[in-house]
Amino acid sequence: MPRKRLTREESREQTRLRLLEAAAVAIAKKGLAATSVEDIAAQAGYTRGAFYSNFKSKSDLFIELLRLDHQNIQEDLQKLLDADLSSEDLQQQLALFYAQCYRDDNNYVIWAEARLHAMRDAKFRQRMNALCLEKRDMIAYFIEQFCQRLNTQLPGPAADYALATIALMDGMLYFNIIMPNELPDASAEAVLTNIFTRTFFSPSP
Amino acid sequence: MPRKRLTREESREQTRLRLLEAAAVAIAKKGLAATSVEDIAAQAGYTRGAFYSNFKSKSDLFIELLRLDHQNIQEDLQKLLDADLSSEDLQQQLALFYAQCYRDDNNYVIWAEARLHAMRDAKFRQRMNALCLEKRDMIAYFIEQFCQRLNTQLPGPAADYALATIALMDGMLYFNIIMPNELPDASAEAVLTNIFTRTFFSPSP
DNA sequence: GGACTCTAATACACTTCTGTATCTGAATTC
DNA sequence: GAATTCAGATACAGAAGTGTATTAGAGTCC
Repeated sequence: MPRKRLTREESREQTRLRLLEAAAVAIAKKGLAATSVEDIAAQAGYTRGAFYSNFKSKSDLFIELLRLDHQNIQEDLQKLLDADLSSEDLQQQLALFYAQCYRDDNNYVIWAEARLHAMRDAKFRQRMNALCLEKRDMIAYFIEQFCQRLNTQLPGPAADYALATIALMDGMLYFNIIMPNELPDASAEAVLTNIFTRTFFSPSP
Repeated sequence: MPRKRLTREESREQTRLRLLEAAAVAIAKKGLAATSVEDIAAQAGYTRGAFYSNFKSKSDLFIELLRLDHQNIQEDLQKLLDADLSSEDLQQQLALFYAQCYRDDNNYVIWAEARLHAMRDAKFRQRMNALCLEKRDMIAYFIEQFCQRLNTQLPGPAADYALATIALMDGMLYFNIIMPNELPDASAEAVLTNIFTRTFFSPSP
């Protein structure tokens, strides 16, 4: 089969995507700071010339990378929300949400890098917080819907519990990745489900 | 007052500690990878010569840094355990534990760097996991004691819930640091207390 | 107080990265 | 199909870091 001859625009877009994908791999492997522009370009099968003609800087590419991934996560979440699941499924889905979003191992690392980067760079922090708050609000809506169905009442603002949910899932995922023997998937899931159930479901003590 | 004249040993130890302290500051500010040996030495008021005569490598110093900090955290935890507090205080103390441990702003960042480093370096990961498991077990004991006093039963292994506790606290602390307006201290504390209470206190649903 | 020893400074040789400036060949246009 | 335009390669000058080898100077010992 003859390889399709690409237009300039298509070719450029392909290069761009390859660079982004390569950056994700390289950054996950070596870290943002330790990954040189050269590494990224080489990993993608180009030279630095290609990089600089597609991105202003490494930082520029990194933000783009996060933006795209965040978009995917949001879309996945939206699908869950739209699916109009039963209560049990809803809970299940929330508990499994991260495992789904981060199905690509690189992604967890990328976001961990981003969190650190955000602590140091104020401009980056602003953008990053905006993304996080979007996610928080979506999960807050999730939680509200959940409580409403079960006819229970949260002891505080859903937004706060959404942050706690993200925090908990992120941290558990870390342990699950770093010491899978100590915290196998099943244990992690059981703990998450239990904490969610007891927090969002049980009446105020 | 005349400055005490140090023996060689004392002087060396002082240099070592200054380098460690300087490394904590520099690494928290710029990140592990972006911090050069020169940065650390300069921050401490020495040159690279002093560094290499005290540590084998940057990695070597970093592990030492974590080891020392972990030791402090463990000691603080032990004090809490030994204090024989009332149930209410026990819960309160657990919820505030991290804020106390990480009273120095740098420490959170240092450990975040360590978590990332652990994902990439197998040898480092082993050491790091050992430290984390020590902490987990201590918190598990904490939780068990708590449940025993309140005469409630955990729905699963305390060790798993200890990991969840660490995960939750770490993540909440992150949000608290990165977006203090969205998650002020009081909110974070309220959420943590609520989740703990409902998870460790309420009877099985 | 002179010889010895150890800490930390300095010098050095080497590697790696950055960003820009220039060039080349393929795509597009007429 | 020649002129042009643009993506990406290549060349270059400079900055910064690494680890080792050597040196200076202060601490220690007799």
